[in-house]
Amino acid sequence: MAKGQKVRVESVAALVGSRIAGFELGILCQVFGLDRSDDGIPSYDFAVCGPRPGLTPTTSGFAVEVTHDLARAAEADLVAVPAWPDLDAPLDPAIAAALREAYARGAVLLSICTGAFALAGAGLLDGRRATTHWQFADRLARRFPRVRIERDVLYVTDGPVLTSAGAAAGIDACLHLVSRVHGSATANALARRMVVPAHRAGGQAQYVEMPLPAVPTGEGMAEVLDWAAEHLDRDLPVATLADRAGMSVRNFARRFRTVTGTTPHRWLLEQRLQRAELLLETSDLTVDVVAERSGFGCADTLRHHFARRRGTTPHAHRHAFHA
DNA sequence: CAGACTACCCGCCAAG
DNA sequence: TTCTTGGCGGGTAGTC
Repeated sequence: MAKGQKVRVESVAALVGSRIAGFELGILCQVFGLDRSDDGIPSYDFAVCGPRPGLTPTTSGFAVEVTHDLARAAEADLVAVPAWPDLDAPLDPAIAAALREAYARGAVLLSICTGAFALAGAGLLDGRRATTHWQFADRLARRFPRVRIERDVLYVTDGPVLTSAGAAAGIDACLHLVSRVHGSATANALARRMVVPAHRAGGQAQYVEMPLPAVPTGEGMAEVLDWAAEHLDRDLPVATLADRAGMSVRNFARRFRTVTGTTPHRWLLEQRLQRAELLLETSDLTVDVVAERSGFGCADTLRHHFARRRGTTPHAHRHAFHA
C-alpha cells in the first residue's frame, strides 16, 4: 500500500482464530460489512473466515458462526485480523500459509490490537514497522525480535501491512485505509455515518501520534483549534494562536503538545493537507486555488508538502480520488 | 534545485 | 519543595 497511491479493495476477509474478540470484529463489520450505498459509500464483499468454520466462541460468552474457511482469506483483497487469542502459541501453519498467500498475491493486511501476533507469527512483520495494544507491545517484542515496534501510535503502515493499536485504534486504521482506497471524502462520509472523528488528534496520515490520555483540554485551547481549522486559508503564525489562547508562545507550544501530541505548526500543516485533499477530490479548482484556500501560499508549497507527507502530487491525488 | 530569509520549537534556566 | 510559566539561544524546517 504505497503512500498516496490508490489501493484496490473489493473483497474483505476478517480472519479469526479459536476465540473471537467481539469488539474488534465489530469494527470490521461496521466499516466493511454494511451496505451503505444509499449514502454513496462503496460496499465490500465481506466475510468472516477461520481455520475451522462453524460456531466459534467469543471472549464475551456468546458464539459466532464462522461461515468461510481459509481459502476465503487467501483470495481476498484485504485480510483483516481482529485481535488474536493465543499470544504465546505458535501460529497454526494453515493460517500462516493463508496469510502469506494473500500477501504474495498483493493483498492488503490489517491487524487490530493483538492481531499483530498473527501477522508476526506468519513472518509478515519481520523487518517492518508495526504496532499493537500497548499492554502487549513488550510481549510482541520478546516473541518477534525482528519486528520494529512503534509504541505510542494509533496505527502504522509499512508497505501493504497496516497494524493498529488497542481496540478502538482499529477504527482509525480502518478509516485511514478507506481513505487510501476511496479518498478522504468517502472516509469522512463513513466517519460521519459511524459518528466518530474522521482524524484523531491531527496526526499524519500514516503515522498518527497517540492522543495522550485526554488531558482535560484547556477551554481556550480547544476553541483556538476550532477557530484555526475554520480559517486555514489565513496566515496563522503561532504567536497569533497563542494570543487567542491568552498564553505566551512558549507556554502555548508546551500545552499544545500535551493536548494534541504534536506541535502547532505540524498540526496546522496536517489540517491544511486534509483540506487540500478534500478540495482536490470534490472540486475542479486549479491546484493554485486549492493551495491558496488551504493555506499554502502557492502551488509549489502545496506540492512540496504533498510529496513529503503523502509521497504523491496534488494532481495525482485528484486523478485517483476525484468523484 | 539552490539559496536566502524567516518561523518554529525544544532544551535550558530563572521567576512566581 | 514542587509545579507552572515565560524568555532566550540556535539548530532545524518551511517559504518563496
